[in-house]
Amino acid sequence: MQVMVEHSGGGSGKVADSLATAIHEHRLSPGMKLNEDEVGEIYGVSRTVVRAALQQLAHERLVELKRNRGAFVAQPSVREAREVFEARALLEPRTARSAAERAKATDIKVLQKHIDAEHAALHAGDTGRALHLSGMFHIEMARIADQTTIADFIAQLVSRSSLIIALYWQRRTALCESHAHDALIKALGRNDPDAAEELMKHHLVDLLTSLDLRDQPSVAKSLKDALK
Amino acid sequence: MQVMVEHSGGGSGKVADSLATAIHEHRLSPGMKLNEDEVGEIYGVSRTVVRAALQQLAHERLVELKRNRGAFVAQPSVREAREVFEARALLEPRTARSAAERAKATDIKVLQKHIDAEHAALHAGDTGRALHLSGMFHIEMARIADQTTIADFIAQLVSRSSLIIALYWQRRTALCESHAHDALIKALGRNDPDAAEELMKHHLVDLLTSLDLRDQPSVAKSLKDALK
DNA sequence: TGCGCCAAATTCGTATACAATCTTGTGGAC
DNA sequence: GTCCACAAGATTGTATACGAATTTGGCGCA
Repeated sequence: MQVMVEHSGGGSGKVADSLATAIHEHRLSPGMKLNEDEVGEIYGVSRTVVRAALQQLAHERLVELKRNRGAFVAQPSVREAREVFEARALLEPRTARSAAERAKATDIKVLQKHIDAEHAALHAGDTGRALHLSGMFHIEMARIADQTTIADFIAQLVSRSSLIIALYWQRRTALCESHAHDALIKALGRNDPDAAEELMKHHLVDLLTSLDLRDQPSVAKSLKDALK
Repeated sequence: MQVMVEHSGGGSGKVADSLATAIHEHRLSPGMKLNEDEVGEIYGVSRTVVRAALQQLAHERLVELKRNRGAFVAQPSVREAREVFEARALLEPRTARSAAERAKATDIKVLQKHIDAEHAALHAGDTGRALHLSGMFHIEMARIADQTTIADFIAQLVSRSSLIIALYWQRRTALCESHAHDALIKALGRNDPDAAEELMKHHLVDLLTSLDLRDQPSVAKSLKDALK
């Protein structure tokens, strides 16, 4: 059944990336089961590489591995949601500051392209892709700050935020706050660290307050929580 | 060849933990090759579980996976070393503050036990184990702060710091700065967040300045770097 | 003697096979 | 009719087998 002709880069990374993107774009919902055979069939690889991909995603907290039960798309608790945004509040404003200090014209161009793509996706009604690109904006900014270690942490937190948004976003909230990104890119363009740090700080607060973090998840974690 | 009788908890985690501890205690040096068959033989498991463990450690940046070449104990660059300590400087002082706000008597007791064990190991001449315990102190403090997400990040940074110390520590530096931990525990004991934050900040600076981060690694990354 | 090419050996990457565990469905006893 | 026990099915955990890539050793040739 396997063809094993392609595979330019290492095998399992592709599967993990594809699954991660699907999660970011909310095409895989929190709690969904990821059957190893099924996933393997879809990508034309054996369970061995699927398992490797699932382990990687588990380390990034995008999927949860339950022993002898299988892999499930993670369902961050309210507690975890708060912690993720507290961590972002600790890391990202300072990172935005550094980015503003170092930003070159080419960096700004890349960021602008992300924003444009985000607007386009939003206009095309593809909110999933828009959200994914919105996250990419944050990651790209961390890259500009030239701190790969912190950038990796932020990338993981942004990933998890995508799940948190899928679970806790109250839909009545306005359009995807892309204005904040516009303002940030302007601050970076004129190399204004103070403004960038402050804007990021408030952007994160806005994001957090657009969530509904009352005690129970809006989508039940277990049937007991949902029905009893 | 396998016995497969034991294995109470999941299989690969044990191997990963054992390897991680060996790295923390400097019994595995940066750059050392981790042959899959060899490791599997040692723990009495197949390459499958060894590979899972190595992947996990690679994600924690304790080992580096080179395609078709194998797994090696990671050798953080000077650049990476600086980044790790910048990240710690961003996360740990605030975490120490939170810990000081929440610390209960039982928490203090646990920390004190860590310090005592550290002193004992140091007295017994087992500097590797002392260093490992010294790292555990930081992780335990993050746990007290009750921020598991940030605690996970700190745990990884402490892990990587162990490798950095193995590579860049200038031996002439004084005894393992355990006085800093004593002062910190006192600040936590009297619930003094300001002092805890400040002490942690300076503790990290002291640690960083006890390293020799001039441009080339003190142990060469490749033979080319060492000899050419 | 020194350089380059080819073959053997080693080691990793992936697929498959089998064992252990959990879930689900069925039948009998109360 | 309900509950419990047990068996069948499904899914994960681990081991092994085989193919691919890299390294190493040796041979021939200049």
